[in-house]
Amino acid sequence: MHTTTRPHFICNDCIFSLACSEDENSPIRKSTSLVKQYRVLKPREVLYLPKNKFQYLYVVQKGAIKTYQTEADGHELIRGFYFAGEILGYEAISAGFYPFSAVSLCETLICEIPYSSLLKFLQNKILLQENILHSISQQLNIGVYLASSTADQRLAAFLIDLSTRLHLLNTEAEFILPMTRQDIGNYLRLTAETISRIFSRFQKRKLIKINHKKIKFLQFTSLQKIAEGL
Amino acid sequence: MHTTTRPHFICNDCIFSLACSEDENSPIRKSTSLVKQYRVLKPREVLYLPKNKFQYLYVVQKGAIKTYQTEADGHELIRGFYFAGEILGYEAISAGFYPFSAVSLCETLICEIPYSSLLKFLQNKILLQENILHSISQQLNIGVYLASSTADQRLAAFLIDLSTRLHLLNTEAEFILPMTRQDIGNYLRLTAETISRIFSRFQKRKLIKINHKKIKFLQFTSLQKIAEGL
DNA sequence: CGCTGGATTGAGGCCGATCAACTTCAGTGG
DNA sequence: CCACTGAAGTTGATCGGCCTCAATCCAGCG
Repeated sequence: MHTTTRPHFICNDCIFSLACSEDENSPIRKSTSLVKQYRVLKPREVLYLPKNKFQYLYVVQKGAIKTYQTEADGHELIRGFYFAGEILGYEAISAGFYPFSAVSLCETLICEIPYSSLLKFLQNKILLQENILHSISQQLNIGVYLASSTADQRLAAFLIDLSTRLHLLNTEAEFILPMTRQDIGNYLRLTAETISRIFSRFQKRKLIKINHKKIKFLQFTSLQKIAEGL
Repeated sequence: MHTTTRPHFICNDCIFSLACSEDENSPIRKSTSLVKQYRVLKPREVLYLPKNKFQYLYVVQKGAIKTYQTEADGHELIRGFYFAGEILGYEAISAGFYPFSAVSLCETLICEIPYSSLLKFLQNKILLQENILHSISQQLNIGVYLASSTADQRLAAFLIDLSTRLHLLNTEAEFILPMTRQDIGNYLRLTAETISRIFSRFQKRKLIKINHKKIKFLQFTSLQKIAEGL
């Protein structure tokens, strides 16, 4: 499970860097670092399942992860997508177990943060305390656009949200949708067909260019207006 | 704004009790207690508005509060309801200001927790740290049932959720809906008419007894089945 | 090469929104 | 006390957006 090389591009902004030595070879790191283990996940590899004992928070270093729960009718309800630099697992703190499943969408690299060690480490680290509260607070505001009334609004808002979270160089850059139409639909509470239809409609209106998983914004501001319901 | 009497029924379970002396008359309390101020809100009194500077977390001692944001089209989108013992304001930690409005639904009593004092107080209080993380984590799992597909499912799940959060003595007890049909609709992403119709339908099926704001469960388990989509 | 899962496109149906009329209730002032 | 008022709630008729079901297309891959 260990990787020999350690990625750095995310670490600079990571709230746990205060507890995680930057120097891979430092002897100090081995004893004090919060992050003892990295994991590489192949596409569609399970990170955790519902009712699994909560032990770790995870930081996505590279790749993408979806969390979801399976409804009584077998329908898959997506709770969230997590990309490079984002943290998952907070929902499990209160219950003591993960309330749903987490699966990688593509090859993904993650750091494991043992929660019990983190709690011990937290004492006296007022800055880290603040940063963690800040970070969880952010997650309370995720996906507000799920409440948007029309399907066009929700999908436009989703695309804009994605584009910011995938660290694009600019808003006109082409990027890859790591998830399927079905995943998007399960997240936005729409069907895959509806997602497909709206993509086609957006393309006809020259708002985006889309070809399977490759997507590119042509009129970012128009999309924003749609997202806002104007 | 101060009240002379101090309520106790909530305090025993309050995560901030560690930082909040139980004894109203103790001289210690005045200097060390986190909670310096209580506030009584009349019905429909504003607690905070969007963009207001974030200074306090609030604990509801008695009554009910709704948080909401107003969409571009003027539609009021309800983010959450908060009842006795529940905490609101966490969403503001990351932004530094409250991202939406909070208004009381009926006469309501709240405690103000100054966030900056709380942060200072947190140091070395590992139990309090844990409790707060636990408490925010819970809020990440609120309102999952908003994703339920049908209107009947969402409303049934909402009623069940309400009944647990209002501290009813038993599941057959009659209780008061503190919010309007419109509020419920704005929370569940349905119209007030739809809420009214479903209430009528549930009543015809003898699942509930409802008369304006007074409601009573007649077949709790049937409601649970509806909520689960069975 | 054919297989398989994902994506696209079309036809038809249903659930919840919209619009509108009416009732009930709480609050106010004569 | 009752009349008046406006907000909240109920109920009905109609409409439209999204779902369902189905056929076809396409890319990736053994």
